[in-house]
Amino acid sequence: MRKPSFSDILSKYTPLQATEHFLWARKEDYTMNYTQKNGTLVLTDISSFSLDEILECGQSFRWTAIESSPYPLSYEGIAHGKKLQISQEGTTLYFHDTTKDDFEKVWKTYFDLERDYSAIKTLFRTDDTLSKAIAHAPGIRVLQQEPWEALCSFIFSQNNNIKRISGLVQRFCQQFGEEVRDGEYSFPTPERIASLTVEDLAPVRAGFRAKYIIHAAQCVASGKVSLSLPYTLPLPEAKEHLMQIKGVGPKVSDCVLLFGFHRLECFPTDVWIQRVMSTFYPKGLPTEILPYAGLAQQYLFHYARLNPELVKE
DNA sequence: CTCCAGGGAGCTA
DNA sequence: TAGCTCCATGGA
Repeated sequence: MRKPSFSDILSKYTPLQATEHFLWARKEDYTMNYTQKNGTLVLTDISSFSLDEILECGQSFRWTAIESSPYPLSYEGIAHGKKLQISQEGTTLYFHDTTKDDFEKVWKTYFDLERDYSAIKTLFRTDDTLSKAIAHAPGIRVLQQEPWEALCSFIFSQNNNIKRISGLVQRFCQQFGEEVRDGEYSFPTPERIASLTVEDLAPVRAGFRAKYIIHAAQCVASGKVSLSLPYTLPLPEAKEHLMQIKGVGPKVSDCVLLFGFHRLECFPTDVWIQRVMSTFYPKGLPTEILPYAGLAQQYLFHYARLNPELVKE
């Protein structure tokens, strides 16, 4: 029997019920076909996926575009201690010099390839504002980064801009990470950073954020803050748990939960999202959106940034 | 020169 | 609880 599409589900249930069906169903029959040519792993028919939107939207700060690539979109970066060059042409993805094992264990999850974003967008389009927002960046996905990296990245992010955050993270890795390959460094471990002083961190030029990074490392290294519990704790408790760290407030905590622990129900609220909410959702987001509020946040954030005249101050 | 950048700590009332 | 200032750095 054919599995019902999300639209079928939506026609029979309330949106919230449909979302729950969808959440339950997503692992059922979503298969991926890939081939390998000369060490390059090729993945076809990937929809709702745009490398530039995913890697430059301010959720990760370690990917750089390769301008000289023959592909329309090409990036290189390191995640989970592994270096990757990835390219995209239309709905085809190219993972260069990638083994099947690395793809299955790291990249398939990192790029959230098992989730059916098209189905989620069908649900989101029942809302008028989200429908417009999606049109501005339909290829956004939420990466599954490492919690510790996300924690540091978003401590660096406070009162800062994306370009400078990228610079801070890059210098942080060069100074204190392990060299994976010539000129490429892994993300520094909490243990390494925990033993440093703010003077040691001076080359990173993180300013007042240096002391927060060290405190975060000490909390993690000592076990005071767990990087496992937030995967499963109820959201408010997970948020409070991370906010034990100096420099981690409500916004940073939400970002770490969303981008590091892949808690997709988490909804980081900054000034832009505040404007979106007061303009379009004075009574809050529609209930059926809430299980994926974090993804909705990504669409809405970029919608507001690209169209500042549409939202109230 | 001033202003601001995907905030948060520390203080005040 | 809400409101305020300061916090390093660097680009516009």
